Amino acid sequence: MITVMPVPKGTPLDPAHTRTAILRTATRLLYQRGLDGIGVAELCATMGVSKETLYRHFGSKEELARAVLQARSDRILRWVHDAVAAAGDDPFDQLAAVFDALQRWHGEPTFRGCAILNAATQHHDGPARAVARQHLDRQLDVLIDIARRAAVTDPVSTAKQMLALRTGATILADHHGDADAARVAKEAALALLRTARSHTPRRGSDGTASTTTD
Amino acid sequence: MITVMPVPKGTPLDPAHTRTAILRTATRLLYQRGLDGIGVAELCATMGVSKETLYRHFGSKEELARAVLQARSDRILRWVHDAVAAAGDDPFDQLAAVFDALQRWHGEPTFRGCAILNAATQHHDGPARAVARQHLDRQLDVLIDIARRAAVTDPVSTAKQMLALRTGATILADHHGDADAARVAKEAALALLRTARSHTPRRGSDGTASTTTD
DNA sequence: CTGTGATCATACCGATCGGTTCGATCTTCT
DNA sequence: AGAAGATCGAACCGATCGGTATGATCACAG
Repeated sequence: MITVMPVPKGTPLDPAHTRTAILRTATRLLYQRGLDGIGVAELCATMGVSKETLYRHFGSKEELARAVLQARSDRILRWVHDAVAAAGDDPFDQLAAVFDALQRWHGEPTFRGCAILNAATQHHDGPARAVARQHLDRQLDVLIDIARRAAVTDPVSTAKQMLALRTGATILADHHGDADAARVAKEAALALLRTARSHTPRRGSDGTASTTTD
Repeated sequence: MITVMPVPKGTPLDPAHTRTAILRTATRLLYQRGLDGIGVAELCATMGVSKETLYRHFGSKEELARAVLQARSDRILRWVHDAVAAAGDDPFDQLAAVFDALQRWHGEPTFRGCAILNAATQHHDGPARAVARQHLDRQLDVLIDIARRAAVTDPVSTAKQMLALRTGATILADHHGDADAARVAKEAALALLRTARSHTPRRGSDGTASTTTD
């Protein structure tokens, strides 16, 4: 309603500006309403763009959604990296920072779960699934790095546990209305990282990672 | 394919039999294809039932889905109760049994994630959301009971951590293709239950009081 | 035997969807 | 000035959707 007036009929403006403007609005609406919850017509009307323009920049609604999710995954990765970097060198502080950021996100009024996993769930086949897989892979890498520098026995397994806690907390915050999910998950993750160092129930430790700080 | 012949035109058969037959087929198809992935027409064709019959037993597709999900939640609750009961009296064995059952489920070729959470994600508003909330509540109760009998300091928080691990493992098994998710989650849950007993509420590190009896 | 009601197959309805096309308009480059 | 191209608004398309209506068929209770 408050949108169009500065662009009356034909306005090339910036070649890339239109694309990013479309992406920004699509990111918000596809997240709030779901992939099938909003049609291309309403999408275009809200962003003040004609269908033809949208279909020239992105070939289809699916491709638009894919681009939106990929950009979101990139942004989240940057976000987590920054939060980790800002937490100093201690892997425990870094892990706490990841879950603190999670809790802050869960508290936002527009929170509706993870957009990427939601999309992959809505269209169980299709582009969103691949984006989700890559997204989880990259988030796991961050946690593996933290676990490795905490000198745990099995960094990959420990990181998987922390990723399960992180993902589960987001699900619980969304579908269970549990605002504390990230906080209790943080305590669990820290406890796991603590016990995974000394406690060694399994053999075959690779001895490589060790003795950085502490 | 193997459609029916024993029911040519009009056949009351059993009043409740038709309803449960519809529920059984709808459970399978709505799970495999998603709520919006299959239409009422194909649904009826597959189950060998006319639209009119379906709409007399269930007033709408949404109500059908709600009934399907409610029945599934009940069945899962029974299933988990049985697994716990069969594991004896030790809460650690009971917790392990829950995650072992989870891992067996993840290994099934038809596994597509949790049908209830999937549905609640697909239609973020609507009946599925309420079913999901109740479902998580009841699953949490099971874990609270286990944590309580393990004499942990804060059974509710510990149970929430285990529920996050359980839910997150299912997400990872589905979207990350991680067949071991339930196994590593089980070890994390057992470790948490172990450390949550002796470990008294932490001093200093986090000022926020617990009081999480929600 | 007769009526009641469950069922089937099919056709139909209005709405919505993703996507295309068209003519007009405006900017920018040559 | 003129060509090129981006954009708009709106009409249009075929398909699909959830849901309803119809008329005939069968089982079963009275």
